[in-house]
Amino acid sequence: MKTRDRIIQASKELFNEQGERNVTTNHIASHLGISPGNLYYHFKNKQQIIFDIYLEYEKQVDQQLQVPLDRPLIINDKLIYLQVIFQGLWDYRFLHRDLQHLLDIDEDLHKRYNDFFKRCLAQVHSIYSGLRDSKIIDATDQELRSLGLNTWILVTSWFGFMHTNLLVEEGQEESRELLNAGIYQIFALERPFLTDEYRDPVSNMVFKLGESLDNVISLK
Amino acid sequence: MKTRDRIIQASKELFNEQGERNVTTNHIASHLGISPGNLYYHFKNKQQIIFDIYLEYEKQVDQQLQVPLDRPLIINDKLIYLQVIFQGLWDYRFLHRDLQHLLDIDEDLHKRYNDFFKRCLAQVHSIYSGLRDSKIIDATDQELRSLGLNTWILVTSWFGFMHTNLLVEEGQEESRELLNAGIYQIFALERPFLTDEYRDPVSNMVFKLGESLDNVISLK
DNA sequence: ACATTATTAGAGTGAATACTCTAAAGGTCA
DNA sequence: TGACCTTTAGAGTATTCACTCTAATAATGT
Repeated sequence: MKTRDRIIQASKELFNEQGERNVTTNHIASHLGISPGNLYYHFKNKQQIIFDIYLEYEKQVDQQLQVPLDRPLIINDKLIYLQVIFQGLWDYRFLHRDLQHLLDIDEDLHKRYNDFFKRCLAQVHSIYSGLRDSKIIDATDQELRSLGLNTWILVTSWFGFMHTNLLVEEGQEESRELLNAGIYQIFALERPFLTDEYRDPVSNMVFKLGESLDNVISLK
Repeated sequence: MKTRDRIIQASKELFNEQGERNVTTNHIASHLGISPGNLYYHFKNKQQIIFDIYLEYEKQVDQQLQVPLDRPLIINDKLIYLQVIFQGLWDYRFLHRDLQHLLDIDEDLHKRYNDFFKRCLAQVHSIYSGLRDSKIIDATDQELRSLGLNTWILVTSWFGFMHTNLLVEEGQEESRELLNAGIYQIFALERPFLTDEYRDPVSNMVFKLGESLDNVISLK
């Protein structure tokens, strides 16, 4: 792999594991066994590394939120949307973790992220509209708007919530379960809008996703 | 005012305005016109300042979430809960802004915050139960649990969302309106569970709170 | 008045950190 | 081979920051 790509990948991993604040450019370089000079040959500064990682993420999400044009949405689509989005959220979790700071120090990034947010919100709305067209949910436009916004906030805040409020180590198994719990919480948000024929089947489908959450919250 | 209290107050303000990461102990001292030595006479380190500010916040919220024992809950209680909680969130907004980092560097704070979170969640549940007893909302226990959790996440993430996703300056007027928009979003979460006699009156009551949000999101 | 304690000033320090600079090494193509 | 461009090493630097140390000053009690 090219040095530049190795830097991006290593940075992403280190940022995710330790938080952007705790990872210096020297750390990244020595982690890769290269010199700081080398790193700065490929990137103007730390911000640019972050910016390039962000571009990767943005591109991925833009693809993942596409609505199929050749067929109506089915309920399983919704589950898949959530699964891939949550996976992406996990793979780039440092971005949302330190988002406020990252946007504060980089005006270009802030503007770009803002456009991204609006695009996402529009896509989320399209998805919900599609589900309404398929008679899976029933809601007014206004309800869909606030539902979409709440979904966005919840989704982008989920790992932050997990990390701060649940004393969970970053071991894979428990984290993965709590990722599923995030999906469950989103379904809880939508549940009241499901049409009669879908309410119970969907509830049953996602029921088990929420169990791990109950354990963590009530026991400790 | 005692020097110690002045340090706490100034720190809180500076942290809120600039983020904990961007405010050094030397900044705090020079902002108050005192020496660093003086600051460190009153506080062991920066963490302890943060910890003490947190204690203030925790105490305040614990009081605000009390459920009245001598009377049933009415719908206006819910609005007041949200208003005081959001105001507190604003007054201590740096806490949630940098929460992940603050908890990472201070294990005691993390444990304490965890207990606090569980206490809050229980209180939120009590409030929703009270509203159910008053026939204002209708929902199963499980629905109340996930509703309560979603409320918590939404409330604690609201200012972060505002700051990152809406290009809003910290001028008072617009921020205050968007604080109200946060309240509107919470009501949107609860709306499906309102009983028939409350659904329309409540919707009308909070309708105007959401308008500013529509403007910000759709226009820019 | 005097001893004792609480508070404050302010210079200073060691560690960290983002980034620079120079020169060397490697690759490519005539 | 040799000229030229790309990539890399690694020592170094300027700055920042949390925190320390010593000594001076105020406050308090007897």
